[in-house]
This record gives sequence, structure tokens and C-alpha cells, in this order.
Amino acid sequence: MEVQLQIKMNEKLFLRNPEQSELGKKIILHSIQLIYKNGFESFNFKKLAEDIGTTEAGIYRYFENKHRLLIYIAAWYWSWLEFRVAVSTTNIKDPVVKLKRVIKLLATVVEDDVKTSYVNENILHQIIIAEGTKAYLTKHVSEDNKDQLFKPYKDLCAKIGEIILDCNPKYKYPKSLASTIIEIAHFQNFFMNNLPSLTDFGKDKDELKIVM
Amino acid sequence: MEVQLQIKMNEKLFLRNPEQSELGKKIILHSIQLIYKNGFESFNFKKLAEDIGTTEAGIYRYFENKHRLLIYIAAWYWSWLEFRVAVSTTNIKDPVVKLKRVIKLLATVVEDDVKTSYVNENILHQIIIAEGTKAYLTKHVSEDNKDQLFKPYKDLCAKIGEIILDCNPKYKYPKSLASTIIEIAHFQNFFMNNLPSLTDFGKDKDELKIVM
DNA sequence: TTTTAAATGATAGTAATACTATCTTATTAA
DNA sequence: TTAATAAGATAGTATTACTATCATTTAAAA
Repeated sequence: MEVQLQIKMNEKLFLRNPEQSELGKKIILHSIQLIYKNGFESFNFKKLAEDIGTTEAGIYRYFENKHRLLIYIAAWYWSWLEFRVAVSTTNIKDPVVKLKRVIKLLATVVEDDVKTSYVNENILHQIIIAEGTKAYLTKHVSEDNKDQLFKPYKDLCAKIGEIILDCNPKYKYPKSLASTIIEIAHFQNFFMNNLPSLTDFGKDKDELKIVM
Repeated sequence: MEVQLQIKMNEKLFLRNPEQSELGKKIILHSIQLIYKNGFESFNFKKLAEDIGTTEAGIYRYFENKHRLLIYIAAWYWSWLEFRVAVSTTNIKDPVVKLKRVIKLLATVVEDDVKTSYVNENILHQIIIAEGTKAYLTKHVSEDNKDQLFKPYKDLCAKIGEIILDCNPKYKYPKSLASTIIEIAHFQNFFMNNLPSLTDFGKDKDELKIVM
């Protein structure tokens, strides 16, 4: 049996649904590769169009601008991660074990097991580490948030928050701890690879368990 | 007695030292205000020049580009924070009390007590929360790091890491915990104000103490 | 099968951004 | 008093971030 994962994305994330055409899928695939290669700042639709072999105007039919495209990619990542969290915690009773599994998913390098045809999950993970926060660190977070653009992130956070509450029903800040774990899993990974003196150069996986 | 704080900045952070001229100080002051008002993405040297009443070319004599200016501002912030940490922890024996004071400094709104003539520390704190990570979340972190541009941040981290070790000499990840505390103090503040469902809407100050 | 619509490709153009260059004037320091 | 140095004024270029238009291909409906 071969499983094909399809994630339903909020309509407001795009102008035209990139999952529903070849060009759309190429846009996602190549934008992830280009952002990975050169970083989000130097990434633009002209380069992306050249990379794909289409025109700039063609990309603009799918996404308003490169920031919207980043939000789309991030939303896809969070949805996908929530799915993986769901899979890896089903049939597990002990909430502490659950939480450990979640942290492992967040902190470790992705194995490309469940395949989605047009997303390279491994480099996606890498770009979310380096660029993910830029999706919401803007002056227009609140409007974007009203359009539900960050719902997948918030859903994942809520889910992890519940696991934390299961671990300790009296804990007063489950949501804050959940968002902390998520962000820190990424930041410690980034620091480890780029500013190592900000960490203790162990595998970040370990560190996160300690913070708990 | 009036205290005037002057922070010595790494030469590589600028082309011409902004602390040594009126124009330079205006560049720092107005850039902080403009970034605060419109965000870093929409900020540029043309607008800054208009705001100051000088010319674009004039700004370029001080900073290579707006990203370098952001790094400068961030470095100034970290140096200033390290100074405040030093002040607020001197003559305190108990490392736990020390750490609590550090966290309070990180998490709470700045009171404009020690004045530096040309920096509004309060809005500086706000822009570091929203834009600070963009200083190092780039493809050229490593080169920037080689130029010591992030030294103030790393110094602060090291200092906090030492306090953590004093609290618990056996703790294995003091540096990671230090960078975690710093980043999370900012992120929880940002979430609280912009994406509140990612937090438990208490004062972030409290939350941080819990994570400890 | 033909008609029609929708998506894509090709091309052009504009306003803003991110600079660089040059020349003149004001300020300061030797 | 001269000579640097910094600042102001102006101009110009390449790239970015779009928008508009029209022709062509593809796919779906009649």
C-alpha cells in the first residue's frame, strides 16, 4: 500500500491553489529549494520563475508576494507536523512518552518516509528552522492572523499544550510551554549549526528533554 | 551625579562610527523609531533620510545597508542589557536571586532610567522583540559571526550561563538554557501581544520563572 | 467535434528599492 | 591658512516588486 498525503490548506493562503496544478506544485518545490539555497532575503519571484522555467507573472497568479508564499510553506509544514504528531502518539497512553515523541519529531532530522510528491520534507524542515519565524514577525501579523494564516501553527501548539496538561494537570502555562518547545527546538538547532557558542553542542534532542 | 552611558561598539559594525557625530546619533535614534513604527521590512534608507532631514547617500556613509544597521542596533541592545545585568546582580550572593533578576530584566518593560542621549530604550526593547532575530537568521550568519558582530549577544548568553551553573553546578546545558531564556522572553512577549493563543495570557515574567 | 473557458506563456512597462558616483559646501584640526 | 574630513545636493544605475495586455495552449462542456 502506498500512502499519499494531501494537506488541505486555507484558501486565504494563496490566490490560486498550488496543489491543483503542475505549475503550482513546481512553485512550492522550487521555492523551498531556492530559499534553502540562498535564504529568504535573496529569494524572489524572478529567480523562482527562471528556476522553474516559467515567467514571473505566472507565479504572481498563485501568490501575492514572496512573504505570502513563505506563510503558505510554513502553514504546510505545521499541518504536516501536526499530522506526524497525531500518527506518532496514537495508541500511546502515557502522556510523558507522548511528549517525548513530540519533542523528538520537532528536534530530529526528518526521515523522508511518508512521501508527498512535491515537497522535500527534509530541506523544508531546514528552511522552517531558519526562516519560519519570519512568517509572523511582521507589522501585519494581526491581520494575517485574522485570516487564519497561522492556524496550523496554533493548532499544533494547542495539541502539544494538551499533552503537557495530561502530563501535569496542574501546570499553569501549557500553551506557553508548548510554543516554547516548538520555537526552541528550532532555535537550538540553528544555534548549534551557526552560532555554536550559544549552545552546549550536544544533540539538541537531549537538551530539550532537560528543559522539561 | 548624572551618569552617561557610552557603549563601545565593534568597528566592524559600521562604516563610520555613529556615536561620534550628530548625524550618526540621529541615524540610530530615527531608525529605531521608524523600524518600531513600520517594521523592518518596510524600513529603508530613503525614508530614514527623509525622516532625519538628510540624504540617502549620507546614511550609506555610516552603514553598508539596513541589515547592518539592524545588527548594530541589536548589538547595542545586547551590550546595554549585559550592562544592566551586571548592575542588577552585583553584590548579590544567591545565584537563584541573580537569575530571577536577569529574567525580570529580560521580560519586563524597560523603565527609562539610565539615560543614553540618543537611544529610546523602551521602543528599542520592542523592536528587538519583533526584529532582533532577523539580525542573525540569514544565509551569512557565519561570516557575520566571524566578524564578531554577535559578540554582545554571545557574551550576555555566557554570563547568564554562568549564573545558571552557579545555581546548579551539575546542570549540563547552561548555555542552551541561557539562549533559550533570552529568546523565549522575547517570543512569549511577542505572542502575548500578537498571537495570544500561543500563550496563557499571564504576564510573561511569571511564565519564565516556571520554565526554570 | 466544436466551442468556450481557464491556465499559461510572452512581453512590456512602472514605481520603488538599493545602491554608487561626483561635486560642492561647511566644519574641524594642523 | 591650509588641508582634511564630514556633510549636503544631485544624478544615475541595476534590481526588485509588482501590474497589464495579448496570444497560445490545454482541458472541459456543449
